[in-house]
Amino acid sequence: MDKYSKDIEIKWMKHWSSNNTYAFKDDGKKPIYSIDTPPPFTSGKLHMGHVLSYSLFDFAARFKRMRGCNVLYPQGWDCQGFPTEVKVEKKYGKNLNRDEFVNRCIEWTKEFIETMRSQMMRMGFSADWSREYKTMDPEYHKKVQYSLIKMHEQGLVYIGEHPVFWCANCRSAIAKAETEEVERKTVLNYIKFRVAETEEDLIIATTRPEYLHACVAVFVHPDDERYRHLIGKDAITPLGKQVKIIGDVDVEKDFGTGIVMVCTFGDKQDAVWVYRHNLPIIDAIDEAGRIKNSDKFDGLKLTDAREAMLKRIKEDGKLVKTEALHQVVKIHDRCKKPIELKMSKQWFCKVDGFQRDIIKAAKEMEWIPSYTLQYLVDWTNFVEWDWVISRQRHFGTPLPFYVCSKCNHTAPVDESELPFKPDKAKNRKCDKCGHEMKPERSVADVWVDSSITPLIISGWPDNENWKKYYPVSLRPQGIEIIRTWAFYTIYRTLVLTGKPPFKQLLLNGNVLGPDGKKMSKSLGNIVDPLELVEKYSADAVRIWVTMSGATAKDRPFNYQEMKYAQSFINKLWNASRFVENACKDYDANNEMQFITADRWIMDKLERVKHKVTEAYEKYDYFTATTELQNFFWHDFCDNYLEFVKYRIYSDEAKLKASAQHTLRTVLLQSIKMLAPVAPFTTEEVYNELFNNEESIHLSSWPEQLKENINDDYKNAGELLASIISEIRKYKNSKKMSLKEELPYLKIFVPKELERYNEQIRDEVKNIGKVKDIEFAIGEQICVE
RNA sequence: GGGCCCGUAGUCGAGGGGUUAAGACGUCUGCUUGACGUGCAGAAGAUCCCAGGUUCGAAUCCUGGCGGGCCCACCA
Repeated sequence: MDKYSKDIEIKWMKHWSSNNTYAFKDDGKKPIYSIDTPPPFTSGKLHMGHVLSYSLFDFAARFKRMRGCNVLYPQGWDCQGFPTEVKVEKKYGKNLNRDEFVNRCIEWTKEFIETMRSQMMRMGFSADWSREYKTMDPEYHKKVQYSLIKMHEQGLVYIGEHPVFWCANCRSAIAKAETEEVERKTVLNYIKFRVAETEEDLIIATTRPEYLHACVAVFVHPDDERYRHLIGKDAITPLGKQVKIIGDVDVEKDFGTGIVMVCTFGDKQDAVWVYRHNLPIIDAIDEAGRIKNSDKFDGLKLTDAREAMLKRIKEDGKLVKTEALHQVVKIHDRCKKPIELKMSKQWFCKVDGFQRDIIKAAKEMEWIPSYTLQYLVDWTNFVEWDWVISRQRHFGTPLPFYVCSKCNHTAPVDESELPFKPDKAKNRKCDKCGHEMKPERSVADVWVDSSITPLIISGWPDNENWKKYYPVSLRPQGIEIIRTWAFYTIYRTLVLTGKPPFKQLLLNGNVLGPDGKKMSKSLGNIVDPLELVEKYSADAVRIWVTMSGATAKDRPFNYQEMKYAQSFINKLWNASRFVENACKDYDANNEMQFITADRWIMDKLERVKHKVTEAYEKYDYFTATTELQNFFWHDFCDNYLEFVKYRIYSDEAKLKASAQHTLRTVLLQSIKMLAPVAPFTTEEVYNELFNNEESIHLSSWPEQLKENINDDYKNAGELLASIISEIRKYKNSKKMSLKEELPYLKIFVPKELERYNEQIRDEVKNIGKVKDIEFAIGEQICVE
């Protein structure tokens, strides 16, 4: 073995790839362990979040392989979506037709996938690349469309007219999950209404005067002394319209004047009230966010309409006052523009009504850590609207339906037409009213694509084996997408198969910047994983992942931990070199004489093995690597290696052979236990010292050997280690070099350990480099 | 307003009803020990956020504060 170099990682990366080391083979004998890996959005670059979460389940995959499972570990790509459209539009302009445009998006995405795939391989992720899937593939479209047709058959997919979150900038409906909130300054306008019956003034406060034409009611709190008498009467808006005054407990008495106008729709509370009190709906804006159905303001943008409306009210003397207000508004997470609520004809999945089933299914799975289940339960309990699944975009999975232009009847496309492309489809006749049905041109929300990944990787629906691989063993994912990915997957797979999709969910948090804040360009605290790999090696980065805890917590990136991980790789490497040199003439058939140091380290190894294996089973990689590092670095390297050096350099054959044997045994089992975390270094050591035929990653996990655990071995070994430690301290205090020989030393040993004295006498003399020793009884172990 | 997580040495972080509360980085002192100075041997550094309660005993459990984070709802 030479000096450690990163070329080793490149070498093994290529080797594993060309040998299909990680290909999934179902021999029907071993148990299946399947991982529903998150398909990353094809942004073109791996970030620290990917490195964190993908490392975590790669550890699981490698561990399970060594534990004798057939591991189904495919990698997918979440290709479609708005960001790619934006970039492609920026590069090629807006004049492409739909087909050309989508092709450019596909080309673009393919390139990005190439880059990201090579970065993943560089990280040592052991996916089976022959089972890769892309959500933009025709085959994938086919399955998504098939799933929607099946749900349509059950009456769970329908077209409807509902208030939806609408992004006027993208001209598309969006889901609640795609919204973000920002704080901004706005103006609260106090506007004079009138009570129809009594002519008294009624001051309402609103931030959305541009919606005045869509005002359908005025609300007050039923317990509000000031206004209780008005409930049931009518109000006249400044535009002369007569609307009801209604009492509702959701009105905030203390906000503004305590009177609120309800428009359809100024905000979500309006929508709630409209449905609660069965109020009329006025479709107030068009797709581009311009006013409609008003008297004079049709066609104006909302901001212009606000100006115009305020001017008019002011001229009429109905604007009482204005005040500044801080407000939180919802924006579209992709384009960052404010969201409106709009009546719109969209496709929906019926989610409302399934809450109980979803929660029941979620409770049947194991959530790691367990409190994350609550995130899903909370979110599910809040769901009150169905899921808007249609998007008026291009780069997405086309919805496989026809819609009658007259009666709105919907029909699925024939299964033989899948994958369905609306551009190429002909109109057909409505089997309800006989009019023309047109192919739907909207595409599916990207969560529709990604919410069937457990089915996709199982081979659903055409591969008969799918039931064997479903439900999948593990769903690893970020905690922040429980409300989307986990929620939608549980819902969809439940209605499609009747079974929960996973056995276990492993949640991970995010990597924060070294300053503890969310990584962002503006803060300049972004850590690039590829630079880390360059500087420290992929194995070191992977070890870092284990170091700040395996919980779902967010964790700051920490260069100190990174450095420690790097040192550990170095330690592992050099200890292996030592063992290699020490065992040059090793022969397993030699006669061996095992003594205290050997028995002590073997006992320790066994105890550590137990803890490490248990920790791996629980996905607790922090404990697993911490235990291993402490054992390997401090017990094995700092102590055992030093304890046997005199035997390695001696002529006593039996003592030398036993030392060699023990060195090799401990090293082999240690690198096996480290293999899931540090695949490159351990593969190299395994190949150089133990077996150059087979990969360590296909070898089996060290077996538990209970007979090696023995308290006598442990006590004697610990006494030996403590005495050596005392001798080192003693020499240190005398400013002596440790290898300098002492002529004589008196060693005090507590009475209960006295019986080990003779057993360790020779080792103490040889290891401690003391010519002559004498034992005595003392309260604690010490030397003089 | 609701839910969840968290508050431990200069920094990062394990652990956790009962003797001296891991470990890493940093700091300090020794050691050119033949795998490694990316090393070895030592040392210093913690009122375990605050206040009550339960207990023979709390940093650990409970309650309430204070502080931080994430998610959700609402803000007309």
